[in-house]
Amino acid sequence: MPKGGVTSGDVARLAGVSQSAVSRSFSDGASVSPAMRTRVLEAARQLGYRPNALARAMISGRSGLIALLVAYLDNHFYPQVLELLSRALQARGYQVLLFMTDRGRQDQVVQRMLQYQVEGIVMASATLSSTLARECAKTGTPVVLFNRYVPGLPASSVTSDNFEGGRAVAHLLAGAGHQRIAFIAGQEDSSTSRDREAGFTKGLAEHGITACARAVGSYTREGAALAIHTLFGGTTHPDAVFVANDHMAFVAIDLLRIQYGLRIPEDVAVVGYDDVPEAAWAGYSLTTVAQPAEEMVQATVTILLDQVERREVSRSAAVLPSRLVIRGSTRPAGTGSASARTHRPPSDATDG
Amino acid sequence: MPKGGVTSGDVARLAGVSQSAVSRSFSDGASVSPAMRTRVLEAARQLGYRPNALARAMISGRSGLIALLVAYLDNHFYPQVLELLSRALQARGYQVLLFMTDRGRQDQVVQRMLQYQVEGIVMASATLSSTLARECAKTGTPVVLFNRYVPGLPASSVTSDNFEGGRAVAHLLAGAGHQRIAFIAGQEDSSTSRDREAGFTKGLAEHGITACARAVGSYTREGAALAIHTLFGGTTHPDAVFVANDHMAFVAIDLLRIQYGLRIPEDVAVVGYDDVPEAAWAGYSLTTVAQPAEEMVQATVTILLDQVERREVSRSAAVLPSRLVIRGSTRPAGTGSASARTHRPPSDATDG
DNA sequence: CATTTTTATGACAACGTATGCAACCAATGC
DNA sequence: GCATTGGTTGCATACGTTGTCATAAAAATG
Repeated sequence: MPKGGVTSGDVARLAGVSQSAVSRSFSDGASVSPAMRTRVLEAARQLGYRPNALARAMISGRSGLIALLVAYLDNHFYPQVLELLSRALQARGYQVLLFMTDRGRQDQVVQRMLQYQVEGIVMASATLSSTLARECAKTGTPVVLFNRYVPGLPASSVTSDNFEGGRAVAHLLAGAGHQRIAFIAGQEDSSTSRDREAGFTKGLAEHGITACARAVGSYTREGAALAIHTLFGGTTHPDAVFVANDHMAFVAIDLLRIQYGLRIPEDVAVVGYDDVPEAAWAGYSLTTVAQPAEEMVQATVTILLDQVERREVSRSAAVLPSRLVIRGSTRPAGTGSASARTHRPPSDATDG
Repeated sequence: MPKGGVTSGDVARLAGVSQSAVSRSFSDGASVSPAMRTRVLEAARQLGYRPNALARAMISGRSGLIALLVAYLDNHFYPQVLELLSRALQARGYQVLLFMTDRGRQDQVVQRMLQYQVEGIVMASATLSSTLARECAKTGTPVVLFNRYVPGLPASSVTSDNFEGGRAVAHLLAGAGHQRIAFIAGQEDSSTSRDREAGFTKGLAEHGITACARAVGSYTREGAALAIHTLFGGTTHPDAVFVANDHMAFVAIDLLRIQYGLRIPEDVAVVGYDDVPEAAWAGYSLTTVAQPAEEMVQATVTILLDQVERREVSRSAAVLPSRLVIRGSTRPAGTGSASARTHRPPSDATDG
């Protein structure tokens, strides 16, 4: 038993052929006779030979590694994406090198990725700094920003239509007769939150109204709780809230129900964004805008691997349609009776 | 601008030193004078040199890669573990190579992992086949089974004390006066489900009772729904259910509330297992057994890297204490009034 | 000051594979 | 029958790094 690695040389010796022949027998399109190949494969089987992917990568310049950079997995949208993306890349013969980043320490992480000669990078995390993006481009490593968009960068991006999604929410809420509609933003510097808000504002404007209030939740549970207290702590409160993602919307619903004694959707309508699995759970039944995770992943893989295989980085932006999913946290359209609802203290929750 | 890669040779040429000197300047404990090092580092900075981790891995025999095998990420316990584990390994200088496996197709996946010369493997997925485990051991690659245990395998394992956890649930439910206590199992072949059930049965026996019914949910939402219908479809239903994990417990609560009109915990107590973040959400407030995710990850890293760095595979099993977390889905102890509760049709839900 | 010890550096081999090139063989065409 | 072709095979080299070894220089010791 060799101390660690059976090499192609060992197989060659056993099969009585050259090392080149072994290499060729394991690469797909190579010029090998069927007789040779079976002979080599048999010898390889006997020895338990496994080609060394690292050596292969070094000589061929193709590591088969794709780096995936994620900031956090609390928001269940990302695990979902992670799973889909990983499966899709595996199916196409690539492996996922996973990196978790803390906000800020991205430089080191990107350096590490490049050291491992990754062939492509998917960033599902906070925005890539422009110097970093340029550095990747310089090494010829294509980058796809997933679910985020940064204008002047040498990187592709895949998003859903956050603007239209926000607009659809505005139409839904305004159409149901809500008068006092608030917005809870995500991270202020994220394109998702900005676009959702812009579309939302535009949609409200099309109904001749504006949002009555706005708070920032930063896509965290703590931030969302704070935002809710800001919006509902006073004497007058909104009768509908559009929350920039589901993750925060769940916090909103919990707080509104428990701490403010409000019913959903009778007293307050709540709309989220993402359509994570929990949104469909009966405990929340959250109206939300679905991001087409499968399609977004598919687009990511297509765009990224096209660049990888053509060995040229380019800049493309895919925007996939989003879809409003109406559930129980909003009233059906036309149920407009929310006109004179003001100045009701949190504890009082009597009307329907 | 070189076509792709700046090599240590390029740096050496610019700095007017040997290539060895460059290598040494980048490895930590090497014998280099400060003057040499700064000179090399400056040249490297100018050229944008980044050591090639693959070449380094090949010659040193240390890839710095740890394979992580996961079957699914629906159950939020796993994303949580994934994040913790990834951060912990990154902090110690290792990178995570992620693999998603479909039940059954594990052979190919393990082959791919070994091809990439991973130094260690963490399996948070369905049980590793014994031939596969033996193959890993043969190549000298240590394996840690996370949250699962298989007796005769040459692999380490890290679990929480599922038996004690199940036993604690039994005491809680029996102590609260429940008479008709049911169990919903996970995957029958998983050690977690088996151990939880065994402890649960033992705990009930200590109170002189046995579970009134049992169904299998296989750790899936669909399975859980089916199990609930099996247990509650008849004329007599349990007054408490221990569900083998939180993921299924949420389905149970939703169905019991909506479809069976039962109140939780007044009509039925529900207990889960894992203490995923959602269990603390107000919409569910699920009593559950917490698995110490941080400690389990810490143990995994310690056990695995010890073997990696000592270059010898061994067999150790860490069992970490679990902790009962009592929330709103169970009645406080001593509230025993569940004696004569039988034969109530699902629609009727009047008592308190 | 001579000698030993320590430190720093460069030359060179090695890791395990892919690939261009030349050699070879069989088969085909005239 | 001979030249030409197309397909197989082996040889030698390259990928970018680390580690071993010998040597030169510097420092420490008597």
